[in-house]
Amino acid sequence: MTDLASLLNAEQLEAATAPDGPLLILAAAGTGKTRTLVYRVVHLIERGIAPWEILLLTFTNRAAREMLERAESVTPGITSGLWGGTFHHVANRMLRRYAPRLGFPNDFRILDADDQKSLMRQCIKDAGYAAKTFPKREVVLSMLSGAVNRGLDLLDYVETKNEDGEVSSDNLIEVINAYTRKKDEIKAMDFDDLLVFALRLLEEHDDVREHYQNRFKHVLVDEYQDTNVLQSAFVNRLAEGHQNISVVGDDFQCIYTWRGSNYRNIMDFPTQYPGARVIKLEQNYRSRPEILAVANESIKHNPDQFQKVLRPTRDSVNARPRVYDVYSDREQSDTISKIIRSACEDGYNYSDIAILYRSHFHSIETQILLGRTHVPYAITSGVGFFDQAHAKDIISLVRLTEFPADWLSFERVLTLLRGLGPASAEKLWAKLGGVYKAEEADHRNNLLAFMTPSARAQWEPISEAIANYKASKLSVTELVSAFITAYYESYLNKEYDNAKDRLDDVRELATEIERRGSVTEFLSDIALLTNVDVEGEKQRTENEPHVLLSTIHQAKGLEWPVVIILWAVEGMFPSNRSIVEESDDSEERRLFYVAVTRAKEQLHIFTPRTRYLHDGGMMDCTPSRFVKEIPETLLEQHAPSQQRRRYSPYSFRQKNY
DNA sequence: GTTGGGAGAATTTTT
DNA sequence: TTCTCCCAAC
Repeated sequence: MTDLASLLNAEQLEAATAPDGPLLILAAAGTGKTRTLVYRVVHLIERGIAPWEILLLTFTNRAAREMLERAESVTPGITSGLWGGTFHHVANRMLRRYAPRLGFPNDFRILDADDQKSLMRQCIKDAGYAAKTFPKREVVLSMLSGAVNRGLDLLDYVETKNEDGEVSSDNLIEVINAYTRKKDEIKAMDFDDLLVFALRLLEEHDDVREHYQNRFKHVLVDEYQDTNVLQSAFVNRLAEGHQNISVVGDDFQCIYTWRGSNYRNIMDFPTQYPGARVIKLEQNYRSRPEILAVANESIKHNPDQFQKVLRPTRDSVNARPRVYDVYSDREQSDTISKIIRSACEDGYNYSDIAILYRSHFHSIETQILLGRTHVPYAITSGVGFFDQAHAKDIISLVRLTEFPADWLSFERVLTLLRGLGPASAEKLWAKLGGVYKAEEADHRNNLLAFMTPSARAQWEPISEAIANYKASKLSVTELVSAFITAYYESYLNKEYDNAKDRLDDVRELATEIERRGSVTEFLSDIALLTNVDVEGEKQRTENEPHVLLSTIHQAKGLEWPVVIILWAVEGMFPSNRSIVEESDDSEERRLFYVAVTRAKEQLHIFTPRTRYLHDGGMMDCTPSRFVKEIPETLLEQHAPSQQRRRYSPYSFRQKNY
């Protein structure tokens, strides 16, 4: 039996060992939220609940993995059989089993953002609108997603979003409906559908609902402030019988309202579950008092929230956060370099340092700098590994051999061939009757027979490799190799100047697929694997200390001794879009709060005065309101370097290897 | 039907 | 600088 009293403070202990029934843990940043939740899981299991009777819902896969690992380190084997993951993962898992109830096959396809966009492009085109005058695909998709995730009527929502639009809302709805139909035709679900259909499964199929209600005796939810209506309905359904639902969150850290998150979920929890136990964690173990002072001061400017104050437990060492008033991004880079060097001299290693920013593109200069100065770094990049064109090509190839009805993969692979475009792919697919069974010689031969001679010549060796793969004469790696030799290498060479890198990636990907064991399972769920997960895997294997570059969103839940925040200037943080589109800046401020509270020992904030634009132009910047609204006495100001050097905008635009 | 050139636009955050 | 779309030439 684990001695929790020696591991947790009074508040945490109360939360971890709270009896059955609804429980709300309001945990401010750095108060040991994860720790508490992990020990609650441990406690439940030691109390006699079986691991498979627990459902642990998190916001990212990384968070789930981290928690399970920490529980495992307390008692090895303790979490085996426990369901832990994101809402999307859990929904997917249920749907893989019960999809036929809703008219989907078990191996339904999950559409990623690219798939959604290409489907939407077709819908706009089919409806006869010119892509130029019609709203962009992303915009249309975000209207649909926004309505779905907020539980709002589509027409109402589209109308509010389309007030000054040149295209009528009816036309938008028409296209959106076409998109939904198309999705249904190919038996695919997008990300939102996973939530929608999992909820429908529970609501409309009593036996399924009862099955999961009986199975999961305890439901725990992390980051509850970032759940949306679908997600809260989902957990409420699961817990409606026993009401053993524990949620953890902090309304200050709600940073996903743009995706439908609604922190009312956490605020209204006590009303929804009368008699719910509410426990506040306010003792901050993470940050120096000077850092917390800035965080507290900042969040005060958001009046409409549960007021909580972070109480420091750590000693003050006069570690006021530093603000650097630098002239340019070049000087920002130079200073970062110095900060990193001096941190290392102070005994920190690279892994103790994180560089955070509002948007991915803010990090470009810093990446170049770190590369030039040979500082090892990892980046949670904008484009995930699996989102790159070449990765998708290979995934589609393998998918084509496994999923006979997967039109999207069929099209993608076939249109790689020279002289074969979308129109031909569609024709071939129709001639095949909308199915391509790779294991059947008839299907393979028919496809070849229907092709033009030039396409046939290119496809023949690939078709043969597929045949051998299906006859188990080739492994996945060998299939991909054959594809590369027969066609793909020359294709890459022709299309891209970094063909070699891409080829390496593709080979690595093939090995990865093979390593996973079940090819079909991996392919089905690949859309749910994010770049962060891939990065996590890499770090695990490579394990070299490195500086982390990350957006603030992706840094949520993590902490570092040294945190550097880039581009704290108006228009970048808060972002331009939020200034123009949103009536208030409270979400951006919460984001700033999240960034600040990641820091344990040192916090460095940059407010460059100028920014060079991609076309060589220059823009003046003013410090972010989030910095200016903090009393100066809480910060340590660093003036720009004395001798203002003159930089040509072009001198550092050149590629730095 | 396909491809490639040329013009034009564009830069939030993610499952 | 890079992606996307449109149109004209194969």
